[in-house]
Amino acid sequence: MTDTRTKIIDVAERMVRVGGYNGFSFREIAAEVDIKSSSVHYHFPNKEDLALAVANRYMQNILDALGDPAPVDATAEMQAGRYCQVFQHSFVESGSACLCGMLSSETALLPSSVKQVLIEFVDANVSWLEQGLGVPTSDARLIYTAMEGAMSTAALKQDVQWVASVSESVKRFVELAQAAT
Amino acid sequence: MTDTRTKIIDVAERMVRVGGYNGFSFREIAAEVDIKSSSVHYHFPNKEDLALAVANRYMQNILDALGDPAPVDATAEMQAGRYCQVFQHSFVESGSACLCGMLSSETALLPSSVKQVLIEFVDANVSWLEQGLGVPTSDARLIYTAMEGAMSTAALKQDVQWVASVSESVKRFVELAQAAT
DNA sequence: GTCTATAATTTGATAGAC
DNA sequence: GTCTATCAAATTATAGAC
Repeated sequence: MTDTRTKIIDVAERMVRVGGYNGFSFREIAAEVDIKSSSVHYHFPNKEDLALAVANRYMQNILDALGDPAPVDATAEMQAGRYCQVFQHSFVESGSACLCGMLSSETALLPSSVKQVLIEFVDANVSWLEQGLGVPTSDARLIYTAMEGAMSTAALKQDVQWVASVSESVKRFVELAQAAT
Repeated sequence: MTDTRTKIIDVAERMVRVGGYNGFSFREIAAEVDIKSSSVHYHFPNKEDLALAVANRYMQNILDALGDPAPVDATAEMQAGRYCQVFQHSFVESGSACLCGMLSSETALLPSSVKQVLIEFVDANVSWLEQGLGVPTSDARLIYTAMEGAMSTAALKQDVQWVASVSESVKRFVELAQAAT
């Protein structure tokens, strides 16, 4: 019962997370949804519109999964675990990297509206980590970039273990930083 | 006095590091080198050949810059600083991200020969970090992915500070891990 | 080694019928 | 909302002259 528009976004997200902005075309999407490319254009007049819809929905999904950065009774270690788990789950479920990491690597080819959404996503992640873990900005940035790089490398090596492995060290880092205060 | 072949690789590397595998074309390269695209094909019969040459030279340059992972009198902290500095320098000099990180994000679109070189690069980095810093594999992976992600995000946000910021936290992580032993 | 010319394919996008 | 048909542009790649 999913409407065509949603199906298009589903297929597009999968393709973007595998091959980036140039990794999907209206024709390929149309073929998978079993309509014609002109029908895709009816829902999304141009590529920028479609990419924007994909990026916005993805960002919202991840932020929803992260939830409240600092709920009562949550420790820094717990929130670090939660953060890693959300991305690990997203990777395992899709078998592909983070949409933001994929598109960041093509920044020069992106419409500025799409870049804007990606920047918002980065800022939201760093902000969540600062609040949830009580760590300084540079530590929050390290944790974010490490998870992004982990997913990207895991996709390259086709080895999910990379995400789990980096997650473990992220959690250890948080523990060490916590103990040092 | 640089020969045409070298000029082509120079231009191609710059373009790949900005826009990935689909971010360069024979025609664009030809225009910058001031020859025709068929002449580029003379030096590199197809795109795979050219990408391979770019990736191999890049890998060699970075590994040369890293040097001996464990020279006498070098501490883990010193080597961590050295590692971060090499990538930071590469980012500042080129104004663009790591070639490996760029291409990793398009793994599905790459010829397997190119993927192979990227995987070698990842393994060489992790191995260097393990030897030079005396850290376990998962920590080496975290440091590598954090630097890759930092360069990618710095390119997106057009903010060099991101690389410096993550570098600082990487060094702090190494110090904490060192003190915990 | 570099050129002109061109083939074969793919792409994003639009017009207009139903 | 979906279709057929089509356009203009760009892409990788090759053949053959000089």
